Amino acid sequence: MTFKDCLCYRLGKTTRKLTKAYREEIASYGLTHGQFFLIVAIMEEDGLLPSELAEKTSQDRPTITGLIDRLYHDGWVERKSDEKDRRTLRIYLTPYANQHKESILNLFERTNQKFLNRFTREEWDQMQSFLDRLEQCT
Amino acid sequence: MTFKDCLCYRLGKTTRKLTKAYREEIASYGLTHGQFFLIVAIMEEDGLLPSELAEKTSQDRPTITGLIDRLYHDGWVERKSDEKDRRTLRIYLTPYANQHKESILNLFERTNQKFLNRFTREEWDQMQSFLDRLEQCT
DNA sequence: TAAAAATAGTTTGTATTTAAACTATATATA
DNA sequence: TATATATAGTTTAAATACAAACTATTTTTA
Repeated sequence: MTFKDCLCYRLGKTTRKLTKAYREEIASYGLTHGQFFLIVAIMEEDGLLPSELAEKTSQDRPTITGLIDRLYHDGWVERKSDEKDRRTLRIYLTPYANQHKESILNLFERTNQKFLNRFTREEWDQMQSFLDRLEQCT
Repeated sequence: MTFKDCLCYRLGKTTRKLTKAYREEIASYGLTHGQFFLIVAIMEEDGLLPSELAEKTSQDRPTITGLIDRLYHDGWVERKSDEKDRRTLRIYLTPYANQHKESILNLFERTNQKFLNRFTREEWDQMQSFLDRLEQCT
């Protein structure tokens, strides 16, 4: 077995390249790739808890804290405390983010299609099943 | 299109989970996953330049600089200057690393097999071709 | 040969990622 | 009720990732 056959290296390589490609597409919004994916997730479901966003995006809670910090700093989201459970926060888009919602979601869709177009529906399903199977090993 | 259909998110998620699984396997050596993959790459080919290691592992040169810094600090590798071209360095395993070479390469092989075993040769070939096709888009 | 361009490696600065520990709050249990 | 346990979010510290700038050296070219 050679280094090239290392699954972790192989997936990491593709992920790094893909992330870079996304980064170029979204640069004009001043968002990093992490911020971009999180803001899209929030645009899909406004008012989630940070822990729910962590679950939804399969990231750790401290990662979400940092991303929200920077999105807040740049005026994309706001934290509202929940009166029922004062430990929790709910994350909402700002008016600024709502103004850009349509164009961001369009960009998200367009960029994804650029890559998904290379695959038939069956191929994409199969790739997803490969990835699912890999994750089950962990 | 929903967030779950985002290729970049989907690959990133699997990569994060796989990386974590590797991390647990190698913890006993005191190596991080980045250091582990780099030391395996060096064990395959001793005496490469940092730039050649960057190419081989598809990482950036500054990333390699940092990884080599930490591997050097922990006694795994040494830098030797090349007399032909004084801009370059060659990275060699230390005697300590050579002592652990066999068991590290065994661990590498064993961990990879744990994941690769879930796939037939044809499935793994197909997944690689998917990944290759994705990278060509970038 | 002298100046310009290219290359190798590093440094700097910022973002993402994760484990572990921490604070505040809520829930379960004695 | 009082204590123990659990949970939500954050902080801290270290590693990885990458763009841009930097130093030293080599190669190209005028």
